[in-house]
Amino acid sequence: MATPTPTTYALLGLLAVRPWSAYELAGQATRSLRFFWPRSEAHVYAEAKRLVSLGFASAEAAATGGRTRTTYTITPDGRTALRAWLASPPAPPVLEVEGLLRVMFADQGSLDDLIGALEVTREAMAERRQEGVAQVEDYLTTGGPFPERLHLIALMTGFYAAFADLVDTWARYAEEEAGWWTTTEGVGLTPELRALLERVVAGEPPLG
Amino acid sequence: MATPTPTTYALLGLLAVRPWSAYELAGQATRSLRFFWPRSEAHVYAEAKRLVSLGFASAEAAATGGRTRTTYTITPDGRTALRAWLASPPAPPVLEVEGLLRVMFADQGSLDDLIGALEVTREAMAERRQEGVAQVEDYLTTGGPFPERLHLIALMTGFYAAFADLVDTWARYAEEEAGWWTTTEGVGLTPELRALLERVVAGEPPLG
DNA sequence: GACAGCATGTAATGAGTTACATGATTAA
DNA sequence: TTAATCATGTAACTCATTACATGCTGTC
Repeated sequence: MATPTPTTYALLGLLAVRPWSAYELAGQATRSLRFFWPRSEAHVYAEAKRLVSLGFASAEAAATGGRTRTTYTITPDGRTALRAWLASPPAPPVLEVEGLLRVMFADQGSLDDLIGALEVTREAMAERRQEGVAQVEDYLTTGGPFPERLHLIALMTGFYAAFADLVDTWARYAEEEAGWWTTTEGVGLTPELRALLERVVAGEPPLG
Repeated sequence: MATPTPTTYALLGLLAVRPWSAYELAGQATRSLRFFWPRSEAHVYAEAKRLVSLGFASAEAAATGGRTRTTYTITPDGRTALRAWLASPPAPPVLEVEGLLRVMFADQGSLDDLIGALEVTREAMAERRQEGVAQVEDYLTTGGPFPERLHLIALMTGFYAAFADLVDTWARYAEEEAGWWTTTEGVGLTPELRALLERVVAGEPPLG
């Protein structure tokens, strides 16, 4: 028997706003959830079917020529399930930073490799931040498809932008320290790193 | 044929420091990588075998009674592979925040649910931050097992603590706004949210 | 009528998890 | 000698991905 996952509810949440075709659902999930709940397009198609098998959505198949276009609509059971999920405790945030992994093992590679890895990480985040900003700007100028949800979008984008800024700050910091720790034998802490640690322990903002 | 993943290299990086038994490897992965590369204990055991099948590590099985204890050691091929990986570009950071998902669909649930979800998220992060701090304090007072890697640990903990602080700040912000947006019809943006958006667009730090 | 791109999936595979099993070691 | 806990996995399963297939639609 199928069991719902957070991804199930992520899509159910979209269906609560309005019915979507499978294609639209995949597109909307990408546009509005990708930053903090990234899933592949193919998976959205599969998960939509699961929503039906769970009784959370109904599928209306309209034949467009030899091809069928399926439109998904949330059911009363689906609304109930969504509300129940919203009342349950969420899992803690999950973070995966490959760039940080590179830093942890930096002593096994070259300084250039490390700088390069940090740059790639920074640039990838900056690009994504820019995508988020573009979306928000669109809303502010042309209104966008769901103006009544702008406050939620603002909060989401604000968080993501702040995260991107954090990655940026941290990577610059690491790059500066990198030159020192890969050229010095015996190691120890720079005054900057020691100060960082003290701020961490004191519960203060460690960076910037 | 087996293909390496970032997780493969995460463990290989640990083996580059010194040989470990499977159990120690699992423990060390948990202690030092969990915050930004979380993997289950069972998976570490499986991945260790893969390192061997890839030729990146050798396994020495010592019989302790009826039970064998396997010790893994990095091979020259393994060191080469690790260096090659360090020279390759990393994937962008991945973020999964279920609490943010709750915020996005908050209009389908109650205000209490939302506040509760944000609290749980904040508390879970605060606890983890505290674990990181405890580790670092241990290093500062008693030295710890790898004092020569303290600068790397500092950088890692600093990042994670900053992330935890960010989640905290954002969640408080969201909680304050929550009362407003769930009680007001028609919506629109509060002056605070509008200012947030403007900072995002301007490329400034959006929060605090 | 061909070619690009929109629309809608299926198939194969794999990374990772949870739950469990079982031997060894220590403390009571 | 029981119980806890340390140590080492295996089995079963599933979430999710990548790669591919195929029909439709406008346009040159």
